[in-house]
Amino acid sequence: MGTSLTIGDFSRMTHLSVKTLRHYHQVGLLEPTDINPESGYRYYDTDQVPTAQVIRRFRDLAMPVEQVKAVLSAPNLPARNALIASHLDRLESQLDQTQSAVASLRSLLEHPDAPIRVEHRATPALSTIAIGATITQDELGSWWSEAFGELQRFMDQEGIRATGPKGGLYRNELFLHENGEAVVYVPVEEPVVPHGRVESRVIPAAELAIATHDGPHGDIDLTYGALGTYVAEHALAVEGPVRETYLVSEFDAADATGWRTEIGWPIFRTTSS
Amino acid sequence: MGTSLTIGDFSRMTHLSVKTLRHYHQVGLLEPTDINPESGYRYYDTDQVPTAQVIRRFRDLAMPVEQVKAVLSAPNLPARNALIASHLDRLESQLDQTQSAVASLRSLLEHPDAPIRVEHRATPALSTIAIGATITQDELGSWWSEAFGELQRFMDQEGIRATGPKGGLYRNELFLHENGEAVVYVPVEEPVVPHGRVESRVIPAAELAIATHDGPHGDIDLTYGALGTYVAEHALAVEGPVRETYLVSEFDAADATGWRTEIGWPIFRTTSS
DNA sequence: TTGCTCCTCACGTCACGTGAGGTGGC
DNA sequence: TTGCTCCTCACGTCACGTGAGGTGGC
Repeated sequence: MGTSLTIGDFSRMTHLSVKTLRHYHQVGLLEPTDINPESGYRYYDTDQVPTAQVIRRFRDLAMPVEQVKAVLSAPNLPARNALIASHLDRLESQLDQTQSAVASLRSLLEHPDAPIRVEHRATPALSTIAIGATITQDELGSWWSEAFGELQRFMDQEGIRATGPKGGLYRNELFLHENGEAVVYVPVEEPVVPHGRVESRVIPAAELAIATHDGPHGDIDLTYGALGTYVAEHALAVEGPVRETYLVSEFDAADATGWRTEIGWPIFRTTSS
Repeated sequence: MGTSLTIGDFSRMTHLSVKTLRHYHQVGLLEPTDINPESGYRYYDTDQVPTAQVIRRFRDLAMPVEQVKAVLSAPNLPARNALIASHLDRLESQLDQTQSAVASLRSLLEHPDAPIRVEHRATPALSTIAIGATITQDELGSWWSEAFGELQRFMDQEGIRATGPKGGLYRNELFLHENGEAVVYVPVEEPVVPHGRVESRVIPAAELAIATHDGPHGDIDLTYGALGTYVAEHALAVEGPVRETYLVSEFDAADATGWRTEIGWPIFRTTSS
């Protein structure tokens, strides 16, 4: 036991504002050791200073209050470290995203209207092994990596070989309502027995307007925009999921600038390209 | 003029959600080119795709909507670039802060209770040149640098020499209500004629409990906490601003790890140290 | 005793997301 | 014609900040 402090003294010692301390009391993140039942005055203990400082550090790192609570009440050190590490990972990937947003903003401002090459193509039906799920746009990135990882492990185990580049189907709702169906697939010779999330799936034939996106996916919306503009102005869009074909992806090249992604927008063929 | 699009099509092309587009309409950030007065349907134009993409980039970089508006409506390129540059500067300093928060969190978790050395000292009144202002905690960092910059320029012009290390006085309210009086000063031999914000000021004598904080100011709250705890447990705190004395600061050493700051907490002297 | 410290509502902020409940267009 | 797309409220979220209006303690 240390010494009792008013909220103001405690605020000065921790550089947490009085409003913040009251808020932390209300949400149960940091409770005063004592409360005068008549006046409602909160009293803190000098022993709580280190806890308050740790809380401030986590909040400076934008860790949500609920997760800070979880860290503080972790039953043991490994559990606590895991929570912290996962937050630092999130921070790092956020940082990566910020950096690529800066790069892509710079290139957008430097050469505003990069021309786009669009090809019309009739793709035949494709025999594949696939994993599908209904997800949100936020989850897409990590879900995508995991799903392709699982497909790859399945193929390694069964000794199956891909007969073409990986691909994915994304329903419009994924972008519209932030929640929609996504499918990733690898073309294979023969149907397989389902295993875990992996199943056989025939990707239907389609008429597509196709553009190629070079580089990381942080600015794939640029290609989507250009392709969508092209389709709106030169072709007849039809319902159906957008297709992505991963000619070169994170599984082929560590350097993201080398990635190549074909984007296929379903159309009703009016002219031959 | 391009081609008219429904909000859903436009959403797919820009990867901005429909809800987001409606929100941007409401706040006047991105207005549809056309609205059906009966149905209320919004129609966008393919020409607006690049603008939407730029907006998305800025929002990805956490630029407030109002500022994005300002960028888009900037009268000329230099004005626009200045707005962008200032935002990137903010981003960068935020990044620095995050990095130092990570470092300080790590050290907090590694050696939790660094012992602290506290000294009781009676400081005499000090003749100084000073700049004072009522500011918020957020502004403190930049105000501090500017104010000392101005003091330094004044001294250079007038050929005045410092007779001791720089210092500052910070009223409790600065931490309590996020808004309070701050004074920074440089000890000098003689009073001077006021000039701009610079004025002569006598820093009153005081009894202080003093601890030294080593390194950058990102974790100065640790020393505040330890010193505050010490005072609460071993001495009698009295009203009055906290004092900081900058033995080594950003004006003396580029490497922040070498900085030394004395923190003086006003006390009523009960024992001799 | 003054005035500073502390209290509790209630509401505001920011940038959307989440339904509910309903209409319009191909 | 079905069902998908679009609409407008109204409210929720997150982590506090901002007053208003009032009381308590040295």
